[in-house]
Parts: sequence; C-alpha cells; structure tokens
Amino acid sequence: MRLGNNTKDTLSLDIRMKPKLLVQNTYSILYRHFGPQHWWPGDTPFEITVGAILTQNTNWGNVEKAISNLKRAVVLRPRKLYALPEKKLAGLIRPSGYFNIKAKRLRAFLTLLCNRYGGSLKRMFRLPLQELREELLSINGIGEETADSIILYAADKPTFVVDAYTRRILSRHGLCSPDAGYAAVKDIFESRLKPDVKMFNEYHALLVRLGKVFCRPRNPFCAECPLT
DNA sequence: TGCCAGGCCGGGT
DNA sequence: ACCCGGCATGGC
Repeated sequence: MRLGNNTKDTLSLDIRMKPKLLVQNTYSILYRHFGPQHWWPGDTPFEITVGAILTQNTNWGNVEKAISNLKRAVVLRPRKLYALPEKKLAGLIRPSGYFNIKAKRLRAFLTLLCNRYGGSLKRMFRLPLQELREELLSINGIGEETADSIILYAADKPTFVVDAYTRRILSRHGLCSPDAGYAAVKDIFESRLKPDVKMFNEYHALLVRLGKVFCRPRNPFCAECPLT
C-alpha cells in the first residue's frame, strides 16, 4: 500500500488486503523497524498515572521536569500529593504546562483515590477493566485516552490506547476515516487483536514513535515511512 | 520565530 | 450532537 503524494487525508484503501492482516502486519513492521519501546517511562504505577494526566497535549520532556520536581519534593505518593495545597501542587508541575487545570485534575483523581480506595492504586485496580474505565472516566479531567493509558500502563489490563498519532497514522494510510471517533479507532484494533497487555503496550508505543518521526501534522508524506 | 506536544472541558450553536 | 476557545510551558 502506498501513501499518495498529496496533502489530504483521503487515500484509497486497497480492498484486496484484509483489515485483520493490515492491523497485524502493521505491528510486525513497526516492531521490526523500531524494536521494543520499553513503555511507559515511569518507575511505579502511581508515577505512570500522574504522568498520564500531566502529558495531556504536552511534550513528554516537560512532563519529566514536572515529575522530577515532585520526586525532589518527595510527594510522589498518593497521600502526600493529596495533602499538598492546590497552589503548591500547581507550582511543582509548572513545567508540564496548563499547570492550574492539571493541578485540579490531579486533585480530582486523588480525591477519588483517597476517599474511595484509601489511597491505594492496587485496591482501585482490582476493579474489572470496564468498571475501572467507567470509574476513571467519571473523574473531571480524565478522558478516554488518559483513562486507557492508566488502565494499560499502570493497571496492566488490556485496553487499546488511541491518541492523535494513532488517528493521523490510520487516517493517512486509509485505514480509518479522517473523522473517526475514539471508540471507532479503538475498535479497529480491539476487534482484530487478541487482548494482550504486552502487545497493546508495545503497539501504542510504536505508533507514537512512528508518528513522531514520520507523521507530523505538517509532513503528510514521507517516503521513508516503513508503512508506505 | 512560530509551531507543536502521548487532551479535556464547558459554553454556545 | 457537534464546534470552538481556553488552558501554558519548553524545545526545536
């Protein structure tokens, strides 16, 4: 399959290729090309969860600075973080951008975690996948991608994470319509792959890696892309 | 220099 | 049910 040399996201899907094979081939192509990505960058489930909220529409490098601040202040634990006044918290996570709204979002999450699960992620993650997802989505500031990131990378449960890169890559390669919603794109993967935490982990990380190198918004066509 | 980064929410049509 | 503005820092 080739990516056309145009600036639109309107490419014809080769109907001779079965979608199941496309999704699975894409994974092996990316894995062969880039190798394992070792995601999520973060030492503990709690650090991963905090990172998932802080990285919303934000460069990961900035998130690292914010997390580094939290570590230096020795507050990267549920009760300690919850004990921080919102203004203090906002100051520490300043480098991650949107620090005021993210401080609120972190506190919204911590409020639920501490009040309903005694500040124990382990307890919260005992919920079955779908219930955990609903629980996370009920928190103001946690949307579908953040919820799925927490479920996959912190709770180690098999949900597929869809992000801007995933959409852009699939759309440009004619695997989904440009205006496909989150659930539709998620389903493209989940309906064709056996649920597997390790593989879902690697697949999403590989799509992000591919996106950073070959699928920027302003560079719609790149002959070096391993998928073309 | 401007553009972009691993979104999400709330208010207005 | 969509559409859009707001939120903000730091790196290239």
